[in-house]
Amino acid sequence: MGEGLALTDALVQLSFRVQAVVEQACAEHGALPGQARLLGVLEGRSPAMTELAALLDVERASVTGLVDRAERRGLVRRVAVPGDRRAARVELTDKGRETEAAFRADVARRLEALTGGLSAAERERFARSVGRILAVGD
Amino acid sequence: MGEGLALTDALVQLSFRVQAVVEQACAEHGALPGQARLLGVLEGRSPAMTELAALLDVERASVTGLVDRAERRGLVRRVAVPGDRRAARVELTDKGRETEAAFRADVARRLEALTGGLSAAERERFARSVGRILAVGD
DNA sequence: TATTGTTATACTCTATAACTATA
DNA sequence: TATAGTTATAGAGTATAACAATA
Repeated sequence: MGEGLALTDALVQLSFRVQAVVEQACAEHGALPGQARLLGVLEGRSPAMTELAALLDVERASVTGLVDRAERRGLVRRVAVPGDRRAARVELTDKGRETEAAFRADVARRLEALTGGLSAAERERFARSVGRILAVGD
Repeated sequence: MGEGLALTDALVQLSFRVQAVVEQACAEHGALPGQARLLGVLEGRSPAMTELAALLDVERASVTGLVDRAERRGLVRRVAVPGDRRAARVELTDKGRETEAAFRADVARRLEALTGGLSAAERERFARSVGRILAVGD
């Protein structure tokens, strides 16, 4: 039980640390966490607003503002859907794609620095354990 | 390298998952993530506003509103500091302490469910690896 | 009628800059 | 002068409820 407590505390602290890394990377790229997350979700996708809300797990009304701000910065654009004049798909602009790639590389670089102290075998075991944890809710 | 990418992606996804768990626990207790974090930091401490800002890594001005909202909910209180009439310490009320304990227990319970698939040995190895990662910035 | 997306409104959280009171 | 805390202001992000246009 004492061991269980240590593990859950470790998970929460790790989560805060990773979140801090993401925020540092955001600051580096003049972005904001919410915008970065939007770009990440849009990588390789072009969802409608309602679908995007489901992907981000927020309300439709919240997505409107999120996309508004990203569009104002030239990172995404709304595209009409032929055959349904109510709907709008959202897609990355070239600038959005570049920003997302640079941001992703920066986060990876910072996280590598964080996990650099682990041996190759330990990294592999660790990644497998994380995979097993993430598989729980699926 | 391919392995490195997998590890950093795993870390980011794990972080989002843990964050989601914290938010679910918040919803359960009618709290908000910011308030929950404030209560957690105040557990066993009674810092002045400036010190609290450092603990939370936000600006002093942001702490004012954070504490205002928590005080309005009866979770914390400001206490005068004898000998310095400018300063104010912040401390948990009984309700704040109860809320914090219940919240912490709920997060632990939810995270246990998440890590339940790991064997005892794997849990131990995992916690040790996390400890090694967290030790990097210290 | 149902669905898509937006608008209106309100709240939390954050930052910067200017301010007050005290040291 | 310097420090502790607050206020003023602005912006991001979230939710709920009501709305318009389209299906």
